[in-house]
Amino acid sequence: MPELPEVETTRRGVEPWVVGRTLKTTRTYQSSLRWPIEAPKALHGANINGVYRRGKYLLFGLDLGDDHDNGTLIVHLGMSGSLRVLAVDTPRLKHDHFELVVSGPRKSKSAQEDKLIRLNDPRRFGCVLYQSGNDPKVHPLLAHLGVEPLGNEFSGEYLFQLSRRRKLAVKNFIMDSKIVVGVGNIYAAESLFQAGIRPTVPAGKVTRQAYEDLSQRIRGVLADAIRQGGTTLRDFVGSDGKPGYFKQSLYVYGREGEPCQVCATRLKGVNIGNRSSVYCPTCQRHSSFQPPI
DNA sequence: ATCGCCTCCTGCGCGC
DNA sequence: TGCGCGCAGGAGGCGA
Repeated sequence: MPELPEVETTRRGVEPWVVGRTLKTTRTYQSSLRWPIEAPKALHGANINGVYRRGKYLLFGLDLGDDHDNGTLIVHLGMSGSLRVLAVDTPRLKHDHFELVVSGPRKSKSAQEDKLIRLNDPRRFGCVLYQSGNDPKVHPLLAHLGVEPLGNEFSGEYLFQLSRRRKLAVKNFIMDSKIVVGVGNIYAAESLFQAGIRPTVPAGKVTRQAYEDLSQRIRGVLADAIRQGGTTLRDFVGSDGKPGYFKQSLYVYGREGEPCQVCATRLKGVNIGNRSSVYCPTCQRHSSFQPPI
């Protein structure tokens, strides 16, 4: 999937095509994603007031009119999902499971200017759910999420405090969405490399100063990836159908056995909590502050 | 409370 | 060329 940069890339791509427009209808072709798709008919005709992101969830804010509750369509791209903006007559492809039909620009009367926001998800680990009311954060999937890594609450001190006495590997710790959202396998590996922290070190052993650096590296790597339209390994495309270009910036992810770009040591692969991980045994020696780059 | 493991699903690349 | 196997960007849920 789509980690945070890919979801944000998608959000930015979709936003100009839907905000202020009418959600004419929704169409479900294959309801059985991670959970059955929720897209009640009552949403048809709603005004889309914004497209937001919380962690890796995309949130379509809907105004249903005076007599109704507002609501939010919650979309997660799972591991292989993408959302694309398409012309209304675009033929469906395999694994196209769901779409929004949104009206064209306000001044236009032409149905041809309507657009589809279409979800394609080969592995069907994604979801489309609905939360009524003005505050989507009450949804059980959103209610207990940790802080946004690009927001003000995220810091080295925050990571340091929450990690005391915790024994799980620091890589798993920063991938825990109850701690901080949006850091998946790729960006966890990259930020730990940049901070010179070995991914297997228990979270509780990492020093305050190392967390300070790590928090900055996480911000940096996510922001850079957003700038490059995300990382495309196989499936991911932005809402315009184009891949992301961050893959070329990766130091360790997917490079097991290759020489480290900093010190030429052979990069080592390990399994941490059922996820593959790659690190440099030389550059990532410590749980204290000693960044290689 | 915390942690590690399993699971959902399809597709692809690899080795034989 | 074809097959079977292992692995893949997430993350909820469960049992220990």
